[in-house]
Amino acid sequence: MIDLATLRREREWFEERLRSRGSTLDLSRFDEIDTERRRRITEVEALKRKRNETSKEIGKRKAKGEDISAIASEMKKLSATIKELEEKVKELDQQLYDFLALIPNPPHESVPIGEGEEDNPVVRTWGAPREFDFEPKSHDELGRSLDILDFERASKLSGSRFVVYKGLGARLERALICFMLDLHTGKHGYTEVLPPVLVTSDTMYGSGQLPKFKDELYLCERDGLYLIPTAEVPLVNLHRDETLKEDQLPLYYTAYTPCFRREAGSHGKDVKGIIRQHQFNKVELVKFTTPESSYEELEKLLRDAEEVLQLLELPYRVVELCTGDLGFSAAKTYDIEVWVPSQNRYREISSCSNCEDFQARRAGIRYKPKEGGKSRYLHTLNGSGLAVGRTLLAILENYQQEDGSVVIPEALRQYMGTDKIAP
RNA sequence: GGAGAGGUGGCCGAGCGGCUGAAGGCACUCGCCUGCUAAGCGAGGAUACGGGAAGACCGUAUCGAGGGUUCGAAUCCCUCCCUCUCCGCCA
Repeated sequence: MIDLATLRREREWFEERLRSRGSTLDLSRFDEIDTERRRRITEVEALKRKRNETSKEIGKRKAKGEDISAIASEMKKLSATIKELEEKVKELDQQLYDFLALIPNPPHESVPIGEGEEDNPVVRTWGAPREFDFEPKSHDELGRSLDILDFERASKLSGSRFVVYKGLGARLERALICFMLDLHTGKHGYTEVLPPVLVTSDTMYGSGQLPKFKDELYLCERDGLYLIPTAEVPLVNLHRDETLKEDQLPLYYTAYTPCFRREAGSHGKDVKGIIRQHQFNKVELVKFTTPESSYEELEKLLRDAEEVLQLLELPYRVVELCTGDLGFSAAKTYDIEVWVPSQNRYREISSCSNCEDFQARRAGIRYKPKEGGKSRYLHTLNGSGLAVGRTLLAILENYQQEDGSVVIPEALRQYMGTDKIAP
């Protein structure tokens, strides 16, 4: 959510920034609602003032035993008028909110201008794709031949875009989760959280999934609960409607959760293998910081996520999302992309964003500055650390041997209890 | 799911139709004071929105949420949500 006062004050800047994202929002509509709303508020508040004053007057007169029937019936009319006007104001409030809720976060000045994925500059590349002296198989082929991924039975259970992990496949997924959590809690100073995966609509609004991305979410209608598409949702909302103290900041949280996405708009995309699933596991990183330190913290968060791939010795690169490719709530985003041999390209495995105060404003998360004064909205950051299924996929493909077996990366062996998965 | 109790400011806790934005206490902030790891005295204070050059000032709203009754509601009525206790069910 962007700030109403700032939008009024810095109209041009907003329009320019939003245009850079490719947003085609018509702000003249905003002006209409805003002006009308303010007019009505002034109007109704003047009447309420009168009502309050008269009410007190009636109380006094009644105490003296005077007749109040005339003035009371006049008040009745006044109250009716107020009620009507209030309804109008309420309606305008809703319209204004609906409008603001659909405005994306304006990109940070440092974000490169561009229209889409192809305009994202590469920030750095780590490791080199392995040269295979045989034809590398895809992870789903490997998964089948090693009997660790079962797509057929998954579709029997749940339909398309689900997978059953089996044997050392399940073990590998679990090993990765433990490995990532241990790294982030042990070395990077994050607090581990195991949150609910079913949350209310308020929670979804708080982190920006609603109202815009309703179609992407699974909803349990009878209870009004949504399945989270990422642990970012419960983690960011952990401090919803709270005012923290500055010396509590920064807060670092990490959580492993399954994530649920309907993938409504991606029919036909990534249909093979486990790249794009309705349910997948992810270890998420979330930070609450002061506005002054959030960009520094973003770089650190990115490094924390990168370190997972470095320790697993998987080649990757970091790209910076251009204005046109930025997500709704983010002011700046880096994607980490891991090398996928069967596709001969890098694929997203993590997305690290600074949302600045966009989510904090929606969710009402503030902090009290050390030097005193008014509380301010803090900044929220989030990043995958990492998407577990995609990491597993990258391991299968990058570590495959000519005989069809897969070597377990050094860092995972203590979790796996074996150094390879053989057919 | 059944029965009961309850949700008031940062916290505790009064209020049960007008004089209550809300007693009192604690915590907090600022002065004063006491020469000592504490106490005393005085003062202050919430958030959002609207008007406004203004963090001045004025107004409106906010006592779990939403409706209703009333000239007027923290106070009365209805619905919902949440917490606690007991029972039932259950990993």
